[in-house]
Amino acid sequence: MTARKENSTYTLNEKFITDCDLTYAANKIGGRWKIIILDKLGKRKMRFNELKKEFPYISERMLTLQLRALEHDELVKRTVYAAVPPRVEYELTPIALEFLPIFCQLSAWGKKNKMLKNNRS
Amino acid sequence: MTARKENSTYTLNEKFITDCDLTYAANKIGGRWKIIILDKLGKRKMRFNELKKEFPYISERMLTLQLRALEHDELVKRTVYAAVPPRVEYELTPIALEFLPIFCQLSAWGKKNKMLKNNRS
DNA sequence: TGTGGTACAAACAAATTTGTAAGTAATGAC
DNA sequence: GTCATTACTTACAAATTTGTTTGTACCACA
Repeated sequence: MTARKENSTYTLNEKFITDCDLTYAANKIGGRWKIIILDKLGKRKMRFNELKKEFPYISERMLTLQLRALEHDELVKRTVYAAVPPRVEYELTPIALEFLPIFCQLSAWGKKNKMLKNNRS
Repeated sequence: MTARKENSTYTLNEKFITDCDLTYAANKIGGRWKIIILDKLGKRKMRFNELKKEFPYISERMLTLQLRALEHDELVKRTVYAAVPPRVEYELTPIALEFLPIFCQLSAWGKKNKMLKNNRS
């Protein structure tokens, strides 16, 4: 299972990080894609290929990995419809919905400070 | 320098990510350490070694890198006092202060959902 | 002369994250 | 019988992030 982690500082730091409420939460939505996937799914449930189109250059592998991780953390619910061709829908769970107002504020910060930065250049 | 990036998908995705207000903001506080460093500095200004003590296993290199990145993004202000031994203080900038309420909410989410998870095991 | 403290920097190495390319299964359209 | 479609999986490789170790400048103090 690739369980190669020992008691390295890397792992000790990881523990420290997930002990803290703030970084525990931050880790759930960290990485390049998770936050924006959750944000899209906050608007409506979507199929795999719909999501893929939202992110023009994402690889299928990345999308799958991120969705799996989010599913594992119970932030998205995956529903498979037995059909051909296959049809799978992703939607947010209740605990993921609680992130949405936070995303709004982050987005507002981003908008404001990106503007400020551009006006100085 | 190390400007080795081309027009790979990696870079295209990066552009896509920093175009979005939400992920632009998220990137500023992404990674293992930034968010928690900002959170600590939100309470009071601190010296390098004070910060180091807050994170028992962080390497000095990591702390330096993160502080430099935060300084570059104008989220922390670095003040050097010409003294021997050297004395450097770090504090949040106004735009970083605006993150603090968001951190509170994230932290609340973390606290709540970490509990839920533990109660199921 | 030697040690200690502060805030790093540089060279190197390990670990993780992200991306590439190809392939799969089932079925229905042509 | 070939091709297209959907939602992936697998093996591999590139890029980035994180950590280890050693070293530095400055001066005080013993």
